[in-house]
Amino acid sequence: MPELPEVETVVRGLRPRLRGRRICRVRLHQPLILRGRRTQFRRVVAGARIARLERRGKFIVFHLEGPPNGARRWCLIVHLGMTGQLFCCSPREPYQKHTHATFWLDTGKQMRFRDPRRFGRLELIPAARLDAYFAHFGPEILDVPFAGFARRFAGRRAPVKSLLLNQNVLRGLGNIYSDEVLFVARIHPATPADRLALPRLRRLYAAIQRVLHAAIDAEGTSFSNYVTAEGRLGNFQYRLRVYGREGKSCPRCRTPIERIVLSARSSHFCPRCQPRQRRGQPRPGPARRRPRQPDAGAAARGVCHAAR
DNA sequence: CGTTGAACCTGTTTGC
DNA sequence: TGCAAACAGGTTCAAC
Repeated sequence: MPELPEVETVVRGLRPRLRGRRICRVRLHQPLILRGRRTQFRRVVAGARIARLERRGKFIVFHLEGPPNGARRWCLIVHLGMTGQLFCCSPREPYQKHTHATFWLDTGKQMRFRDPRRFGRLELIPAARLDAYFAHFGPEILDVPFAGFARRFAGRRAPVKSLLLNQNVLRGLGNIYSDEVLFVARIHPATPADRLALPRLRRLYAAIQRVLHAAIDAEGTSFSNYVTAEGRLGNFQYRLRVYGREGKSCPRCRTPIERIVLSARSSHFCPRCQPRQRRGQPRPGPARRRPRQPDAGAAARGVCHAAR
């Protein structure tokens, strides 16, 4: 469920309820969702103060101070997986099935973590290790400048859709918004990433910013599971143009939307608006392709390859 | 190294 | 209606 807009919406909803508050008590109903030691988790989290919250890619990071017995600072990292929910409610609220953790707050409220499919994870790490934890991920997709964005596609032959999903390349996009972004940018999802020349790369970059900001404004996309921190549904599901619309007509040209599988994930696109390559743009045919010498300098030069 | 596909889970929808 | 298969917003790890 949760991609960048959904996670951002959850963090924005939780922040005013949690910042500066203390966690009085914690209980794990399903220990398997925790990575690392359970005793340490309980010892550190119970009594800790939540100094601040942030989103990194699709992860939620709680910066914890305390507990009183230790000077160390910790980060509680939460990933919502596919069906995870993190929300505040009254202790009197009936427990829903698949609620895996409860945090009692000094406000008298609770924060609960619920996740039917159990792909979500909680993890506690020392604050000093936070940057190392995220080091192998790509840059934040809404913060990366265009040059850095373009560099990520250099020398990559995988389908552009697969790269957009790969959090080690750029972090934040998932299956829904990758399809939406490629539609807006008019790029076929199976296009090899290093075949995108500058104009299409710029369209892709602009589409990402546009679609993600619009989705954040709409508080995300709700199908069955996703809810905001207040338990409300998002609104972007009414504005999806290709995702989940196989066989329905393209909002731009009325051609039926098609679905293909890439990296074992569904990709939805308009075959007319998103052709494999634009007409009039020469493509090296297989028979006439010049054998390219291995060129280590290409990656270092960044976007130059895309301008050819 | 880059890329693909299976595995991890439960719930819902689809098709016979 | 009943049942099985297919599919679902993500990540990780093994294998090629």
